[in-house]
Amino acid sequence: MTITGAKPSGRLPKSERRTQVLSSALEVFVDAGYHATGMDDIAERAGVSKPVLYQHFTSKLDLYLALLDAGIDELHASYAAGLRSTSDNKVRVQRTVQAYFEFVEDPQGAYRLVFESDLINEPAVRERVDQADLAVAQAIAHIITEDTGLSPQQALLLGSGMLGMSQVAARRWLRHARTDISREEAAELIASLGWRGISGFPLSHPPEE
Amino acid sequence: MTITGAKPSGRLPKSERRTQVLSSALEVFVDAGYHATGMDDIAERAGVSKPVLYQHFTSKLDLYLALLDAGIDELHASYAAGLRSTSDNKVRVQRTVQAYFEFVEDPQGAYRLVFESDLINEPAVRERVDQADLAVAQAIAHIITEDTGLSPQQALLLGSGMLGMSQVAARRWLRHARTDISREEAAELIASLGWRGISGFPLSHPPEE
DNA sequence: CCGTCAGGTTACTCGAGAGTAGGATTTCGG
DNA sequence: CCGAAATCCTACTCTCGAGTAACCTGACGG
Repeated sequence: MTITGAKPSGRLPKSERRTQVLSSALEVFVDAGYHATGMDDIAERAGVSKPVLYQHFTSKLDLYLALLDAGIDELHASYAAGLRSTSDNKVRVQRTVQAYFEFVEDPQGAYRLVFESDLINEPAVRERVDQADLAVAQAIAHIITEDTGLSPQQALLLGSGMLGMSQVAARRWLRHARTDISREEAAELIASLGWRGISGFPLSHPPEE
Repeated sequence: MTITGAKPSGRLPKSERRTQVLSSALEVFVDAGYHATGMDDIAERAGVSKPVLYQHFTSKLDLYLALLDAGIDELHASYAAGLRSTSDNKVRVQRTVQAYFEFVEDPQGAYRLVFESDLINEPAVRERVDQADLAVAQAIAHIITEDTGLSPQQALLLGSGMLGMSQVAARRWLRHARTDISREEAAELIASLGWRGISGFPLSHPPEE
């Protein structure tokens, strides 16, 4: 009782406490959003008291941004690995879509901070999310440029379309179709939709009939 | 001066005042989001004083929901007209995508309430947005079902993918590509991506190579 | 044993902002 | 001209929640 460092007890070294606070905060933010959660809620969840939070983070926003960054890094790592792992563009598209589905399925739920943040109007948040989206859209745009004759602007637009497709479909799947369709099948379906769409473009110029 | 009912002056009949308050509120919500705007801001923008707002709406949320509903109705009217106007599924897809681009381009900016609300965690808001998305996804799923051999669940997933594609691409176009690509061209591009994706599916069963 | 310090706590402050009480003023039918 | 109904305003109240001041405590090297 007094010996083992059981989860909800005693003092912790700074770095461990920080990690624990982060994970508690993530839980709360994930299921209530930024505005509806108070620092008190986070403190309570962490089994600690409010000033402790401020020993690790200068403000509520600061704490939130740390989690947002971690979430974005997670997503990036995942899709970047997929892109590096092959040079077959079709497979690359599949892996990118997979990455979104996997990210969304992560039980920690960090995707909610990245895709459904209720703090989008905070410049610091918008900037990060925009930047993250842009990076993915550009990656896809690059693939598109290799396989079609579209201009960079057009390719980027399509890239962001693909991104939106993956993001929204992954979220719908998570909430409404997870029992009917396996993650792999769902991702494969969406990837096909996208890949067929891309490869249908001629090697120069816009569509016409 | 004292005669003409110039915009920023005098008393108004209830119904006109209501409309005016709505439009002022929309302006403010659109460029600051729900949380960052105070009832005082809205009152000021409307050239009126806070209690007046409460003569027309029971709460800030009530006011916001009225605007959200109007926005959703606008979007619905637009894409529904497109669907009714033809039975050619390819054209239907084009018109649906067009509807998103037009909606996003509306200078009033109501799309921000529907696509980028910072009040998503309020159940009343989430419910409406989810419902709106579902309606569109189902409309597209219906088209998909006619043109492929996919199951209803699969079609709905693809439908939400198409929706996400249109939504996200339209937003990127508005903010970053509007000067390079015309609205029509952008929508056409995205519609092609989607339509080629759809029509690439065989008339029964999932993809393989 | 004792100083000291990292780690923690209780109990505040203080500003912001939603919503309201109560009193003015305008307008208009009679 | 007059009263009463509609419209609007000034000036609050009250809650909620971020951030803080000031104090406590257990551990550990000397």
